[in-house]
Amino acid sequence: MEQVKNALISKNIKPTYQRLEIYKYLRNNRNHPTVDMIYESLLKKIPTISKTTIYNALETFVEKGLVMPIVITGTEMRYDANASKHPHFLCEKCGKIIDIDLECRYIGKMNVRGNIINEMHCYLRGICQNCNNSGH
Amino acid sequence: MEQVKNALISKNIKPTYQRLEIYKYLRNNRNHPTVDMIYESLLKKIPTISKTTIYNALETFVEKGLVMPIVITGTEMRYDANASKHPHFLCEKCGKIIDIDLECRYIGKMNVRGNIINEMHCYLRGICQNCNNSGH
DNA sequence: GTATCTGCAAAACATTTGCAATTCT
DNA sequence: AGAATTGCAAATGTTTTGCAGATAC
Repeated sequence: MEQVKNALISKNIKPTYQRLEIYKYLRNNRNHPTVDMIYESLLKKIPTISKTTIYNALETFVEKGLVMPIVITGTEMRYDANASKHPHFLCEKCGKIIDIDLECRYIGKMNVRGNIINEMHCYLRGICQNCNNSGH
Repeated sequence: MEQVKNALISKNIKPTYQRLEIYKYLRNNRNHPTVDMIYESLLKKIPTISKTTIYNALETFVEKGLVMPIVITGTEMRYDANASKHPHFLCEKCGKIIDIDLECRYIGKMNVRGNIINEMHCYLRGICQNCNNSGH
């Protein structure tokens, strides 16, 4: 509880009620939610919350490095309370996105033909453990 | 010319006039275009073409494995006539997306805690050679 | 002639913007 | 009071859908 509040304060983000609830959702639901998923869930607790507020809060969180935006499906953004670099895994069957414990590397240098590489993003596709087991 | 047509036929895609032009555009412009970029360019040659047709054609191309959809920005899809796996580089300054000659690997196995990995996608971010040179 | 493909118009989503009301200090 | 935040309503941008007419085999 206090931990969540301090996480915001330590990143210089004013801990308003809405921001705390949004961040708490992200910490408790490690499902890389869309804005809509967050919205639908918070509506139960905060019936007056608006999507604009969620967009605003997430923008702030990303700017301050508290939250990592992730792009996999192409049509919608997803967000991860784990802001450190790590790869994601998309299940091609159920569409779920999970964290995966792998190290991704590129073989080469920081400078490729004059292009300076700052960071690498990677995600993996396949069949998740759950879908794989229910398949037989 | 015939090559373009045969590329479609060999993937079991009927080579209509519009599809040929869309695929030709992708072959000639290796800039990972958006639907809108393809549309605006083809309008000059085919004033009656519609975005729906471009969406339809690209969907077919992707299904048949002729074209690779790429997801980097999160707001729009981009397409690449090179359907073989290779990483992309996004310039954080000019927004250009280019192919980059690097090998990406993950350190680990095909099966991570029951999740079966089929493929890996990766992209890199940084400053492109062009922006880097014009900077000083 | 029957399947498929094209393209218009409208709908469906995701996101952004303008702004007035609210909240916090 | 003053600055930041919230949330409504409208606008924007991308993609999807329904469907009638055109095209191809």
